[in-house]
Amino acid sequence: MPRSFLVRKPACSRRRPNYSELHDSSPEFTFQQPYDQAHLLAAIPPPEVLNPTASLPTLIWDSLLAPQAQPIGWASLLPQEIPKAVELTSLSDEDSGKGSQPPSPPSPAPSSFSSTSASSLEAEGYAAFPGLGPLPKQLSGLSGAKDPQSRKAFNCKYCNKEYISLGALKMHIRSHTLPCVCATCGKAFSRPWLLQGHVRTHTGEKPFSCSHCSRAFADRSNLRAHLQTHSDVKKYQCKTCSRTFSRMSLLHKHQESGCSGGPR
DNA sequence: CTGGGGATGGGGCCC
DNA sequence: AGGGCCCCATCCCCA
Repeated sequence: MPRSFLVRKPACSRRRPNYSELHDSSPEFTFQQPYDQAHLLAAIPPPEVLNPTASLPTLIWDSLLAPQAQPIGWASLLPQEIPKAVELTSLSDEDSGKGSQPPSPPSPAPSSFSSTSASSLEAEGYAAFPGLGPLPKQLSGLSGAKDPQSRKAFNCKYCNKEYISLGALKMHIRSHTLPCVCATCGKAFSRPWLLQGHVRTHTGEKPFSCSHCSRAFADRSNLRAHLQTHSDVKKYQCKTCSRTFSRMSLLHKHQESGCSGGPR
């Protein structure tokens, strides 16, 4: 698997959306419950009301987000020059409804990653937790975990990656064990909301609609990428020819294919 | 070759 | 502390 997001990134000043606002909004989209539930295994939470007022983040991009690319300096534009961006941030789609708490199923979740607390895991269930490597020292003496000097990495026994916290390791291990299985096609996923997104490929549900055209998307990220196609100013710019692209991948392809050098 | 949609994975943050 | 959700990133495929 080429993806390598497993290693903690350097400190990144991520924007923080106001989640509380998102959760307070009134429902507009809903999952098709009967169908979804039929496709979700017990571990998967039921459909949830989607949140219509959640807004897209500002399209002013921090260059840190795209170190190789050159995000256009939106911030340098006058406010009246970016009505499009403002408009794009006020879509009425939003919120995937990616998961919520299951309606307290009578039987415990099939996953071995249920709400077992770390503390109970640590002492007793650690060895039984699939994927966990050798018991870290601080688990045999929990007080040591608070001492930075004695901090020990938690290793994944599947790929030997190191994590500084048990929680991070447990989450990572899900990518090996894939406890969330699609009842329709059997495809397995590491997290319930990934499965829910996948289920939409079966249902055809596309709760994220573009306010500029009639297109709808099953995934919020894909809508966000699509919105770039409506934007006059693309986020990623080739340093050589100044041409802009809506996606970093497009910029990369452009560069890999050999930038002609001149503005286009 | 380019542009774009579809699908998916992972870390981070908030509750 | 853990779950849920968010955003970002990336690959694949097609027009």
